[in-house]
Amino acid sequence: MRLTNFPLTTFKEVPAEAEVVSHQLMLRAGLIRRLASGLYSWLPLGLRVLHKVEAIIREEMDRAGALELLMPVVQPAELWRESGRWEEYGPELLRLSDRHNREFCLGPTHEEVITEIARNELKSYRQLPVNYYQIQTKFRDEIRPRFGVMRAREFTMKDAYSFHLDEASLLEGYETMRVAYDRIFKRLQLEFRIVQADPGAIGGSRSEEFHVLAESGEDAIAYCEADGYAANVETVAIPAAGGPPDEAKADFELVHTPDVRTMEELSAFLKVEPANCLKTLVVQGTDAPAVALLLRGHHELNRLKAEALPGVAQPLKMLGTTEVRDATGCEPGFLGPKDLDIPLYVDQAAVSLSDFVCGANQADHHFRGVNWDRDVPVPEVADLRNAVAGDPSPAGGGPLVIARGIEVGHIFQLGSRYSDSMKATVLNKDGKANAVQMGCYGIGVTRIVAAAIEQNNDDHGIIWPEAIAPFDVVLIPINMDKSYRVKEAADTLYRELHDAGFDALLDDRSQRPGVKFADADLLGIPHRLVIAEKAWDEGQIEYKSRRAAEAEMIPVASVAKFLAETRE
RNA sequence: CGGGGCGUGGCGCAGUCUGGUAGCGCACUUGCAUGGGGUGCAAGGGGUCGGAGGUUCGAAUCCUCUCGCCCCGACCA
Repeated sequence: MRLTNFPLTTFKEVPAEAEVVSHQLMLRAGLIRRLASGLYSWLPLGLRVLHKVEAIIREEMDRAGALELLMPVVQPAELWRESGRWEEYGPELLRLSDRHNREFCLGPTHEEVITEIARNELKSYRQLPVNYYQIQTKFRDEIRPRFGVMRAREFTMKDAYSFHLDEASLLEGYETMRVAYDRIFKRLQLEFRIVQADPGAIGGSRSEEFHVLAESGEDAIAYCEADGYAANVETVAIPAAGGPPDEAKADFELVHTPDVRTMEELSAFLKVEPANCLKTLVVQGTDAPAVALLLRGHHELNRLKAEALPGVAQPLKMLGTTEVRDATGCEPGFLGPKDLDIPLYVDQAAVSLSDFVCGANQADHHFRGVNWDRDVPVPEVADLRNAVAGDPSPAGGGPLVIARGIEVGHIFQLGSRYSDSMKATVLNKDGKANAVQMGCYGIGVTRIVAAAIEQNNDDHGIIWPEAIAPFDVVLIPINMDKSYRVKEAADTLYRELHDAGFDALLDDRSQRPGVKFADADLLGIPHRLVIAEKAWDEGQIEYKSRRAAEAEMIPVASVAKFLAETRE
């Protein structure tokens, strides 16, 4: 590509709407443009990257034996009613009607459609197992789209669905996909981790997420180097630890704590660590109007664990001020377990506290020097909290480390969730109808582009992994307008590299070198060649890797060979 | 949805409080010079100030309504 044929518009300034670095750089480098909230156009430069990501995914899916197909974005409500998700899915499902008033939705995912295909096409166990995939547009009406294409409403996803006669075959198919995903993310040259995930409302027995590690990631993941354990923080079952509480030393006393409501204020007012305080969260109950959950002050409630408790309403709902007052007769901010007349659960880590602080169930008062049994009976104990750094690994190998990740892939064993409700069966050897077992496997294609930038950038711009860079190499002629030799050299080299199979970008604009260097850096092209008259006459050319600090001189004659070797 | 903020040329912003008929930087066009890290000078083009209604002799500015966008939001008791 010659830059004179390419309307490149780069920005020096950071657009005000972009918060994370990948979004800023994608706008500045001219990869994407926003059309409306959560809707983005991919400009030619961005699309080149997207296509390279898609090509790698396609190659690996094909290699794993999956079959590509393409399903519609617009899907009939009827199918969604059959699976039960027309009601279940909620407002993220964008619903619409056609001119005949028939109801449709924009597909946020394609389980319904693929199951419809499967039940019509697959009749015999002899046709199984099979894995269908597509790379296609999804629409999810997110409450709050953000971070550019990272959480957009319309995005590209690779989704795959496998069909099996029995669970053993499903396990095999799942494993095949797991291996394929591992290959895909390695080829994309991203630093990633495979973590155990919550199978969630979709159901199924096993589920893993693929996370690209990045500070700006929306998910927290916990892992242990020693034993290889890795999981989304929300799913970590924390092993009971801590043992019995220390012997009580302090006297139980009521302290006046005027207007001290939050853990932060309490900790500062009484000069105690939040870890030695007990906080009381009140959630909606099923049998009783309210249920209290007790945690140490520095721990966070885990939503999934709380929802799993008997008597706690699903989905989890924290009660508001008035509701808390009605249920407990006490002002929020001063709640504690002593004489609290609603069902109580205490986190296992809070049981080993001694001489702790908690609310006194009367306005403007807390208790100090509280001890279990002596002052307050121990309520029902449960694992209620999110894992924090230093917690023991459930696999037993040592402490957990917490990192942030961007979820770019997710694989599920669905089982018969959809084949049951939508009656997708095949005949088995005995001629009997058998509900098929399903697996489903997703990759956020557009999100990968943003994740790759989050992980690879510097003050000058993007630093593409070579596998997905829009161009392999950029050629910058110096003083081309003045020197016919430079112009000729640049043209020759450009054609040579192109013929040798490189995606080369020739910056033949009448710009000063500084502008070209700045743009080359911003666009993040992995390799840069600078053609200058003097060096060229001596058979030399300047090469610089986007990742290197310094340039080096190499012989012109061996440029293609040099690049091929550098590229691996 | 609740809370906060912002809509002025393609991008970044000033002007709004205190009403007087729109400005700066980048980008773009032309010319001259310059020519190895966002070059200088000069001359240009481009904006119904998100939209509608109102107040006023006069509205980007004041009032009402509306649309769009961005940020925060279980709780941290």
